[in-house]
Amino acid sequence: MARTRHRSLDCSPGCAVEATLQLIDGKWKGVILYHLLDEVPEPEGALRFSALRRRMPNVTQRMLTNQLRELEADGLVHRTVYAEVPPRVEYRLTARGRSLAPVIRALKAWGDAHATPEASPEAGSRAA
Amino acid sequence: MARTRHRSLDCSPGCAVEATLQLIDGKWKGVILYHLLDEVPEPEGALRFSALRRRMPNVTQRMLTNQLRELEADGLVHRTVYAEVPPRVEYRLTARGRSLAPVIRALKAWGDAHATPEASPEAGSRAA
DNA sequence: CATCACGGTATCCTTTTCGACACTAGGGGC
DNA sequence: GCCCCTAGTGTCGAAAAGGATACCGTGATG
Repeated sequence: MARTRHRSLDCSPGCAVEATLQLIDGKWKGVILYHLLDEVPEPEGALRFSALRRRMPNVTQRMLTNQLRELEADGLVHRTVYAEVPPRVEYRLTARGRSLAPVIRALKAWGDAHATPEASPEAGSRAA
Repeated sequence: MARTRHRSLDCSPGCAVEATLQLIDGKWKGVILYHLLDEVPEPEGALRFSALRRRMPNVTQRMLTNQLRELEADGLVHRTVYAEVPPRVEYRLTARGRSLAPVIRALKAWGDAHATPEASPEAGSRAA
């Protein structure tokens, strides 16, 4: 459902850049990875579906499921389903997913440093 | 023409990640930035339009122009037009653009390390 | 019995993105 | 006069990404 970002990898060395970008592209994947990576203090950083939903209220479950599935397909997150009565599903990063840490951190660092000046004029009081 | 990646910055801290991603999102921007950043040994790393085209043969000029314009609008690249007979236009990173270096490098490093297993088996002889 | 919680799915529709292709300007070369 | 070069621009249309909304099963609760 995603996977459009150039199928012909003919961009010489820049290819690696695109290949990585391709994995975290998808409007919400970056944030999901971020939450799974740094937001969770637990050793494994597992979050259940509803927890992720709470962290991203404006993402529909369809989209969240979707992005999560793509991340899973790309081997970045692992999905654990517990056959319980109120369904419980946990998502956690795989080793491959965790290896993206430097990338996500770089992304976050830049965003923090450059503060998205033209982006959110209404932000500024969001007591994160 | 781009600029869809969530307008409501309500993703708490993950927001910074998305904000950054937003700038390098766009199918070719990552590669363009990469070329402008590391591919060019010159002090400023200026590349003219045709040079970029040569580096990315499968991008149409319309798209290349487009991405370049967006990067310019985001203050990441600077466009210099020389009023010469065969038009000459050079693109180079702005300071802001250059500040993305760690991000691009992280992206490239990951891509190299994880070798895009399903991508191009013909790569492998480049150490850049 | 009706309702809620949880984690999805299915369907439909709109917005955005991308790609193909053609056309322009204007000096130089033949 | 005609074609080539560079760096675009314009238009058209297809496809994808994303969003809204509704529905599913099941055990506990009221």
